[in-house]
Amino acid sequence: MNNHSERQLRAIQDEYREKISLHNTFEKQQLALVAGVDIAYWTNGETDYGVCCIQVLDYQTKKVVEAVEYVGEVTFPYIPGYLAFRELPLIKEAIKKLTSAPDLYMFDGNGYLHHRNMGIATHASFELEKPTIGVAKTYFKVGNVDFIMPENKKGAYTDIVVDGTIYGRALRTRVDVKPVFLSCGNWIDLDTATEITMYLVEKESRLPVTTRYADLATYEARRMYNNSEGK
DNA sequence: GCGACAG
DNA sequence: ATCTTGTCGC
Repeated sequence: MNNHSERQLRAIQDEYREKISLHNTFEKQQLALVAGVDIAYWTNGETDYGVCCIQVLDYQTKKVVEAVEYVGEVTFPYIPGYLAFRELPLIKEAIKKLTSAPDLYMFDGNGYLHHRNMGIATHASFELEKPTIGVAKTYFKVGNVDFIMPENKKGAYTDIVVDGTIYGRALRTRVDVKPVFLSCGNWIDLDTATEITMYLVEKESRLPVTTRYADLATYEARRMYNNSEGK
């Protein structure tokens, strides 16, 4: 990617950035459907493919009420800091297949915890027009700030503060697991995002079940498609 | 120039 | 992300 094209991508991020609002636009009591989004990749010859899986859960029962997937070519490369440009095309196609309308989307990756506050969860909120949360499995360092390891207790967290602003949290979702890196996407506050994330974590994973189920679906889907494409 | 680098 | 999906430990 040359400087010219990078400038254009950054301009899009900067435009969205001004509109970020980390306040709830919904009533917690009315949260009915929460979606988990994930993508898996593979290569066939010279072409990169991806499958986006979305799992929609009933927030009260935590049961899956709808699942969709979309397989397509992936043309945009992975560039740290610009993940949304690679993943959003498939995500938007997958969402077109949904018959339900999730109140909130959870992403595998960061949101506000990003050098321009434009991780995929935040970026996606503007194109999906829904509140979002980002949960990343590994730390994406911003402004040379290291995260402080939270206590080894379920629900323990440390804020990730850059220049006096809280960008996200290192959150210990369970005892004896590595923390996840939680950040707001948009139209939600960090405490609410933390509460929802903790509520959705069960015994099987340190990730919320939304993301976990999407991750599993993605794994199966990739196995299917990759095996049935000759060569 | 070197290293780091969500997924 | 992807090479790996059985195996060890609680």
